[in-house]
Amino acid sequence: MPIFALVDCNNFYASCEKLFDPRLAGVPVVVLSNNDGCVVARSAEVKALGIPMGVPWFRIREQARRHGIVAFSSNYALYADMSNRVVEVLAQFSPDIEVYSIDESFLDVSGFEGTGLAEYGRQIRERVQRWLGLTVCVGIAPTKTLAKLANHCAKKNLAGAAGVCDFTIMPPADLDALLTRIDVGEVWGVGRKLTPRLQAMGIGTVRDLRDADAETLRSRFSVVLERTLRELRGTSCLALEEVVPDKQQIICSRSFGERVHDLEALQEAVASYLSRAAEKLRQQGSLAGALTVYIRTSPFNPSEPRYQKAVTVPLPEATADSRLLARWGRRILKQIYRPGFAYQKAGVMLSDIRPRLRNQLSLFSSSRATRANGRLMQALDQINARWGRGTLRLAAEGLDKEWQMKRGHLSPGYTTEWAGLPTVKAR
DNA sequence: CTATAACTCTCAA
DNA sequence: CTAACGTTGAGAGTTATAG
Repeated sequence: MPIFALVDCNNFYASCEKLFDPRLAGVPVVVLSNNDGCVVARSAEVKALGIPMGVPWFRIREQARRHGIVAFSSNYALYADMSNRVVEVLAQFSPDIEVYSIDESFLDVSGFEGTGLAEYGRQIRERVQRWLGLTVCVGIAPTKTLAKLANHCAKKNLAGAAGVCDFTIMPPADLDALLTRIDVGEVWGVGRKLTPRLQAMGIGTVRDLRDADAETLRSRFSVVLERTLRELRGTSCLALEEVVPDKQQIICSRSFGERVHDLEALQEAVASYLSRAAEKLRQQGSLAGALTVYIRTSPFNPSEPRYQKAVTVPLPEATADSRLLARWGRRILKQIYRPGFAYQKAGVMLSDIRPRLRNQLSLFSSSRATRANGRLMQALDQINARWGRGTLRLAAEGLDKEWQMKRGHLSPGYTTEWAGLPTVKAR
């Protein structure tokens, strides 16, 4: 029988930004999505102000100014670096770890019951706090779904959790009472659409869901929800996934900093995104058999003429060559582009992905040429790994990239750039 | 008609 | 000055299509 601990960093992106600037202690901090579009992370002070997750930045800008909120553009290099450090610490507590997202990991802690799992959870919390200055909460339970829920309780300080909540030793009556106080929408897998549908059936709390009729839910909804139900009842249906499988599709898309009108700028963007996507593809040692390119105008502004189009082409031969993919991308974009629109976003998707080894060659392919191209891409990747992404790139990507996303509030690369090292000023 | 492909919907962080 | 609203990936279910 597994026992899962879900360890989740509090306000992760905002906490990372605060970490390197002591003046931000007690200051409300938000982190913005790409293009400085929406609020994607809020410090405790911001949550206390009632600012909702996901709100467009421009809509709260005035309010933010009044409250002295400090905003940061998202700095994924920083967050990924801190995330790796957290995982290193967590790995000391269990050999079985699933890195579920940038700020969450599941640990299998069965076998560590000795001093009590809650105590173990407190040690985890303590060590991450001491070594990295980041606060985590720990939820412990016999299934992943319940561990998620226990983590929620730890965060909200329900049942006197204080950062750690262990369902495995909770008396059933206490657990029932607790689950009665939590909205069904908090359950992992119950989202925006499912919540109101369940509520309409009289299922408003986690306890209602747990005690609902499995057969009815199966027929009215899906096997996914039935699985959730079993997990809530304590039967583990979701295993710890320690090895990350290869991606089946690789997407790269961005909103532009300013609207883009002309084809050539779009071509640069598509070539750039394809370079990035192909790099990811090569990293996992795969080839793509199909390529999608799409462009669209803003879906939000009702006064702008709308247009969106996506086209997928199967490639005659699967490839991971940036130049070949860029050439195909160019052809597709030329085909879907319509002049006279204010484009807001473009994107590419690589699909029909397969391992590079034992790839089926086409009748007319030259394996010698393929190998040479492979070596070229390898050299390109090595140079960019050594000297930084974008050191060597396709001419088609353009030089000025005036379509690039906005990042007006970027913090220094505290842990990733020499120039970003915090300095102490003499006084 | 069946098997599969293609597309849509939902969810998550 | 004004207008301005993220990205990536998976899986299930549904619909379209080919043979």
